[in-house]
Amino acid sequence: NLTYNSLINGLCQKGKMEDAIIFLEKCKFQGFNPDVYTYGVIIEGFCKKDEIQKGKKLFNELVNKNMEANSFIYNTLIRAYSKNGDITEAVKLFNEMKSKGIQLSSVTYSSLIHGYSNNGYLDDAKRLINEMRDDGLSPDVVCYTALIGGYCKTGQMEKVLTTLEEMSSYDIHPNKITYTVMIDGYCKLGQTEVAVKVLGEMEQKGVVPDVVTYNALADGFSKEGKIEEAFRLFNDMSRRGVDLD
RNA sequence: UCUAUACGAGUCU
Repeated sequence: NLTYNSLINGLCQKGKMEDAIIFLEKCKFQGFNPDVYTYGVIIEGFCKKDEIQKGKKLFNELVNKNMEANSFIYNTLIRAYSKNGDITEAVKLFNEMKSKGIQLSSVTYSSLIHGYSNNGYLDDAKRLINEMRDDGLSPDVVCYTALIGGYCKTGQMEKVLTTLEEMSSYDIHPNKITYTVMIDGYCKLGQTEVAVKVLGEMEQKGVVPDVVTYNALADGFSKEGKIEEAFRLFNDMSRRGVDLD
């Protein structure tokens, strides 16, 4: 089974979903019974290509076979629906996990927080952070960064600051992505001076900016016509050698 | 306290 699954996984990773399905059928013909892992891999493959309906169809197939989807599969679907703006469906799956007693994790929460956040439901996103604690989980930097991203997108920078304070009270430290989200947020609001200040803070804390951080700033400068600044940034970047990852 | 799915957050396109 492991062999079948890894072959199918290989195809899915490459986005060759048609081939994966054909291969799956052939395997079935040879007496292979797809298991939860098989389904997981294929569902993820479809979700990555934004073909959620096909993923959901397999999910239903799995359920009809009296197998239980694992948290990987739920998380994958919740994330896909969230990304697609279909919060209703994401929440439905989230609740289903709860009622079936499937282990929720910070991945589950962050996926949904991201969904709420990106669709403007910031109160719900915030609520989930608290709910996590009630569930005995600790929101991590990813959860907080997703929330901060929502505040940035809606221009609620005061809330970004209070969120940072909350994080620090729990001893959760903003990372490269958290800072980049904020820098991008300020840039998009036309406040590149503040963005530069955030970059300074970031470096002071020993968090190293990467190419995405610089791109966010560069984009901000160019939209404000700050060519000089953009060049300075560019020099800065090549002088220090930027981490790619 | 090992157990097969690069499960979650950022820029530009």
